[in-house]
Amino acid sequence: MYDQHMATAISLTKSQQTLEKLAIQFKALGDPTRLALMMAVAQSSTAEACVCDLTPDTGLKQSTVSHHLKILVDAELLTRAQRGKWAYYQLTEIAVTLLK
Amino acid sequence: MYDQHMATAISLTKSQQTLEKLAIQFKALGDPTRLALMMAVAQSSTAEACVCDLTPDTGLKQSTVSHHLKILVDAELLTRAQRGKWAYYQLTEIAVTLLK
DNA sequence: ATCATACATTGACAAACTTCAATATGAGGA
DNA sequence: TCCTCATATTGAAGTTTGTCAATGTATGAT
Repeated sequence: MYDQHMATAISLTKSQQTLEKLAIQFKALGDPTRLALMMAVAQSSTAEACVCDLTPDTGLKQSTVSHHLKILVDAELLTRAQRGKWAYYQLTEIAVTLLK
Repeated sequence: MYDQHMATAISLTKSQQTLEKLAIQFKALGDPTRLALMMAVAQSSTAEACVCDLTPDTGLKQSTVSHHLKILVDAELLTRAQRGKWAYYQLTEIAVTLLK
């Protein structure tokens, strides 16, 4: 029992910089709308999605969805790729790890 | 590449209830003070800690630390055990999974 | 060149959050 | 019983966040 706890303690050791970035990522995932957006991107048939695809499900305005997507990109949980008029969002590996 | 994305999509499927609870947990971990508290508990030699142990590191007042600990307990990331005058906090399995 | 479409940005406002001071609760010792 | 110590709760102040309306920007079609 005691040893098990010790092992846990050791494996959770992280640098201060890592913790700050991690807090930002957890915070980004800690909003229901943003978590739903992440899942919608993950579940889309091509594993990427544009704002026009994502907006209807949320019941929110396009500008609000854009705002949330920016927070997720800034947290390095999504990548953004512009193709023509559309912006396609995709999960990063960090995101997949955190959500698995 | 395409198949890899499909596999990812499937594994991230979660129920609505799960998502709401998950958002609460991510939100709880998304505050730098609370994430530091979690790490402090994890790293304490007995893998549990009381408020008096945790407060000095944070630079915050005791009432503030109590408040944060309550949020973490409500999110099922910490358990709370009263022993005498002290309250001992410990990581839940959910917390260990999310932080690993 | 003009227009429509897709998305981003700005400004404003209400709600939620973080923190502290003050106070309450509850347990153990004198 | 009275007092002290550890923790929790309440109330208030300042800050941050989520949302929308309005506007800006950039791309592609006519």
